[in-house]
Amino acid sequence: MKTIEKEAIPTTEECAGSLRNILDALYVLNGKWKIALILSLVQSPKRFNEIRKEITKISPKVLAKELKDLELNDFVKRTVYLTTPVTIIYEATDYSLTLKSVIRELSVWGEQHREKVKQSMRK
Amino acid sequence: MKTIEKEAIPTTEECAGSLRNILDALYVLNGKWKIALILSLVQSPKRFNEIRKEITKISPKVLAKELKDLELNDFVKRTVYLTTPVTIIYEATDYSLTLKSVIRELSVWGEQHREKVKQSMRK
DNA sequence: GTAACTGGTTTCCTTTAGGTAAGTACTATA
DNA sequence: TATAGTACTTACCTAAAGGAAACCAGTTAC
Repeated sequence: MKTIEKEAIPTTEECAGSLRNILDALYVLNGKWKIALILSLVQSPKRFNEIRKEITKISPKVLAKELKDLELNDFVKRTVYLTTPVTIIYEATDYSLTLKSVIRELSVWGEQHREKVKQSMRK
Repeated sequence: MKTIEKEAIPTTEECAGSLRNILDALYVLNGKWKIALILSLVQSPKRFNEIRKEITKISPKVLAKELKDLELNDFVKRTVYLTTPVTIIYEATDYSLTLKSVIRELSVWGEQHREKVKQSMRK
């Protein structure tokens, strides 16, 4: 028999403070594209049209807006190189790496949830 | 000097499969009320108007819709008791407890992000 | 001169989330 | 008879997200 950490149901006190935190976190990650963009730029810095090529369904309007949002929240750094024509590089900041645990847990849970949904479809 | 787990930047392979997982997870948690409702019902089972009393700003229309969504995703169980008038109890399922890690990470990250935003406001 | 490349912006439109207020069906109580 | 409580539903409205298509400014290559 394994010794298991006590997996108690969270207490009211534990929950009380955390809802605001959670809503704050979801607020900055909201929208259809933010996490896709962060994951893409964590892989490698990219230019505007390189991102469009990778994330084909995003429109330039929405991409520009999302990149501005991400820059404001310090997830992405925008650097202008005065070549001709100008080169603008977007790259993930170190701060965006603090999302690693969040992203991992969301990914793990999302995967097992999809498996579960598939199972219940078969019945 | 502490020995630290290797904190490598996630590889392309690690990211490739996870975006879909993450979007699936965020899809079932989306909206303004879902996590608040789950946290409330994890504390204790409740009736419709008890939830309204706790989460005062939610309208009956939206509450009914959110509870249906949560029931469909197996986060919440709805039980009808044929008293007069009928009593309907909503309670969190065991499955909703699988969200514990996700909720903890979102809360931890959200809290430190708010602290960071506060700091940068002072400058 | 004109086409093409850069990194966007502008305009217009549709979809969706969510809010407000009122209504509904049933029963019990005064 | 009327009011109140239960658990919702319905109709209508607003705001915001996002999509499609066109446009723009600057420079260089043909």
